[in-house]
Amino acid sequence: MNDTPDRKYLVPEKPTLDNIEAHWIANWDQIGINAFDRGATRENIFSIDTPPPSVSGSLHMGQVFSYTHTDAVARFWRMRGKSVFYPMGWDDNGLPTERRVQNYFGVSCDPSMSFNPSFAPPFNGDVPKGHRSVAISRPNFIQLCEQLTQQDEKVFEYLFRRLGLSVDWSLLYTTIGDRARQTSQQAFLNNLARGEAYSQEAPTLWDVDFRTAVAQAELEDRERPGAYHSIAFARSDGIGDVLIETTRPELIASCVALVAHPDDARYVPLFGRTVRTPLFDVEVPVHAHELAQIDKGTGIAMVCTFGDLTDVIWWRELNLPTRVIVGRDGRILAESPEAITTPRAKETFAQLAGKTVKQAQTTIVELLRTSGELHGEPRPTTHPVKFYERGERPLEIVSSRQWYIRNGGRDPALRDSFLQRGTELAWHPEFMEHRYDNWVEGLIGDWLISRQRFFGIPIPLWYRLDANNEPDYDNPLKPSLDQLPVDPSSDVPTGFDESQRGIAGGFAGDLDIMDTWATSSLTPQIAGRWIDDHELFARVFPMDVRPQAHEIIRTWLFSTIVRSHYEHSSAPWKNAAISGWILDPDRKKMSKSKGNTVTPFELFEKYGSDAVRYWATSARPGVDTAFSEEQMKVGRKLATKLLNVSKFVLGVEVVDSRVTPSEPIDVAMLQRLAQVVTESTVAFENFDYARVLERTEAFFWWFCDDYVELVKTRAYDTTAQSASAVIALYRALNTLQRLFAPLLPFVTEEVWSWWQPESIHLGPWPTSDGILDDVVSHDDGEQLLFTVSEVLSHIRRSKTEGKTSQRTAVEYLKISGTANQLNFINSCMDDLRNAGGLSKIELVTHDQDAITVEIRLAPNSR
RNA sequence: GGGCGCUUAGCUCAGUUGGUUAGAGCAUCUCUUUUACAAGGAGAGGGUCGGGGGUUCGAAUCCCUCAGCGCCCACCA
Repeated sequence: MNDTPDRKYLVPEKPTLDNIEAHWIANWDQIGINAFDRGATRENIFSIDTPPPSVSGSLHMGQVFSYTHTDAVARFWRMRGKSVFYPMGWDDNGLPTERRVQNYFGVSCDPSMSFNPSFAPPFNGDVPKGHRSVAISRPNFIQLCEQLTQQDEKVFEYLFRRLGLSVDWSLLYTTIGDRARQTSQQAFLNNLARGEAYSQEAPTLWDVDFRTAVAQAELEDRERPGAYHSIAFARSDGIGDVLIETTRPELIASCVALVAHPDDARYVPLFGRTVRTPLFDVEVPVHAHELAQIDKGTGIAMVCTFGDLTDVIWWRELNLPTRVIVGRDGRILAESPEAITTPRAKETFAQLAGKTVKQAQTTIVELLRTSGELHGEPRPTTHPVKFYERGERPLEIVSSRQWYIRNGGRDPALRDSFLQRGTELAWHPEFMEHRYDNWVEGLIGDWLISRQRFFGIPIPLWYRLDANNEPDYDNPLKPSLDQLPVDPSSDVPTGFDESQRGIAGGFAGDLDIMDTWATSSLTPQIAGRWIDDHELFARVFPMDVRPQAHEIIRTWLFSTIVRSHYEHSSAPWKNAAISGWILDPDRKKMSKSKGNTVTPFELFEKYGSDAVRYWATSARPGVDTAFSEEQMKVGRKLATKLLNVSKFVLGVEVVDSRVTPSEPIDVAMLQRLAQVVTESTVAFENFDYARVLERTEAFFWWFCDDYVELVKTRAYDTTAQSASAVIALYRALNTLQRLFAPLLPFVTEEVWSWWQPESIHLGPWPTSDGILDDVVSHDDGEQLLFTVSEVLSHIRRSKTEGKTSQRTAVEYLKISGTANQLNFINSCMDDLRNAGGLSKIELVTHDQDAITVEIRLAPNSR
């Protein structure tokens, strides 16, 4: 191996970490070290399904953290000689972008309007207060979304480069761009053709503020105050009342039944009979159902359409009628359900009409109190309520027509096949697989993919309108694949023209868009150019790894498996590398809302990118980790040390570069290093960048503190023993720089450039053979190093305890140890003598395990 | 209620199949300008490895059990 290339080294007088990032980023771009070589064969490609960050906010520490992990692994494989497929994507599709665009330009989207090619936004980021937003067509709105996200994307790209991500930027994609739209629509049409996608009119979780349907995966529970209300339903047979408890008395008008458990003796006599709803005088049946809980409330529950998901189950399984009273804006409808017939009831309903759910509750409680049907006062409680994760008011359940993709939530056999796909992945760390299984096993319905929003990928369908202007949902009009991407709100289906839009006998475009996950679930296909570059796709898919955070296993990871299963009958990747979260130093999940959070850019400036990467890669894979500037300081110290020790080694003159390391301590050091290389290689292959750092770093500090100190004097000499040390030093330096390269790409490239012609990042990755192939190894190298370090440590301790400089000479040293130990000492006696400043030395054999040392320091020269 | 993870020094964490006296960094204290590095270096103090029980020649490590913390899911009358 070429440890010591024959050239003048360019070691700076005063090595520094300042501004090395800008210099090397420019250099790497110029020589193209990150470029994916698509000519490589599949076995020589390492492909990464990079998470596309949402660009609507700013880069946060969690992203710095997890993207660094992936980059370290990517750099490792690149050094191993693989062609690394490392794309970046911008997730600019979806609600966060919509909200920014509305506020930034002062516009709102009306998908029923048609495209205006000469539209210009009324404002550019300076929307005055009180401005009424201008309604524009969906294509115009999307143009503005693209315009704004492009600005944000520039900032993100700069920060990712500054962090040192070795992304091939020519592979960039966006989740709203043409390729993503085409991919997403084509995959949807394939799902539709194979029966994996279907539309259905059904109860749907609905956000009343965003006015869109929401999927199970986007729900979260929040503890909210509420109150139990005891309400009397009159028995139709006149024998008294039935008391129910509810937290939602405002829904009495939508009550369609009462249910109790079949074994509940209190209510058995009521099953099959009816009761009358208070205030609204509607006769509703009493049913038995297993899901009713005997010990909850009074044991008998009011079924409304719809108060919660259990209501939906009862409604479906008991074939109950539908009485909708809550509108899609979260207010009580103007029209009462048909079942409400008496004048008193109609008048009561009129008092609720138009009110929000909350206002309606206040009113109805007052009415019940007056009528005497409220028993006692409401008893306050707190209970979990379902929210859309981005929403601010509880979800309602409305009946609406939506598109679904089958995900096994209603089909045990299909569910099993998704569980099986999960087992085909290697999970890092392994226990993360439980989260996946847990989620798939808990699915209660198919995946709802349609959203009543604007900035997203349209459902690529139109519907014929019959003579009554009613859409024919069962026979949608589909675009051909070469028409994709389409926007049904402005494009026209084949065989029709624009004048027929919305009129009887004509057509209507589906105005819904797909859920953001419906597109993100296709990132391997989008990045790998499934639709337009089959040769490339075959080379990168299934991808080697999906790196991602654990909270989106249920969304992104699962949905990607679903799409891949349908489209390719395989898992989408071989490995799933799950990263942890960043926690505040107080160990709470780090929140963006905290005012004085440091930005990544400030940290890059303050400590250097390598130091920030050091912090990120010192966390074990998958473990939630506290944000720590202290760790970054340590990382900077390490980088500085690497500069200095490189300067030292490269300052030693190489007399003959063909020499083989032969001195026992030099060989033992190289053997220890070879062990580190072996362990690091295995660790990287298992995505355990943290172990690589730990092992390499531990060796590195020992190397600097003990080995270099021991051999320093000998290395300056010109004897045969000297040559052994010099070669060992160079070989170790060469190896250490490469071991650190995936973790600390900037400083390693800097020190490598002082003496090597090519970029360190093009490899090769070190091997244990490369270190030892010309060396005669010894089995007891570790014991030798251990023994020598111990003696050295004794000498140092004595000097410290004697409160004197480490340079102080030792007049007399007596070492007692086993014959073996004394042999080790003897084999590097000169190094020890030089490092310790020793003169008279006596070696005494004893048969205890521990070495003992007696020292007499020279009188202090001062 | 189900599942998963965690609990080791003041703090943040390693400790890979059970094996010398349980480690590192930070923090604290002491010494030290040394010619790669003072934005250095050398050392010291500090832990009954969450509690209890078991297996074993031997347990931070394996088993049982209890407790605390965190997360995911479920429950929502």
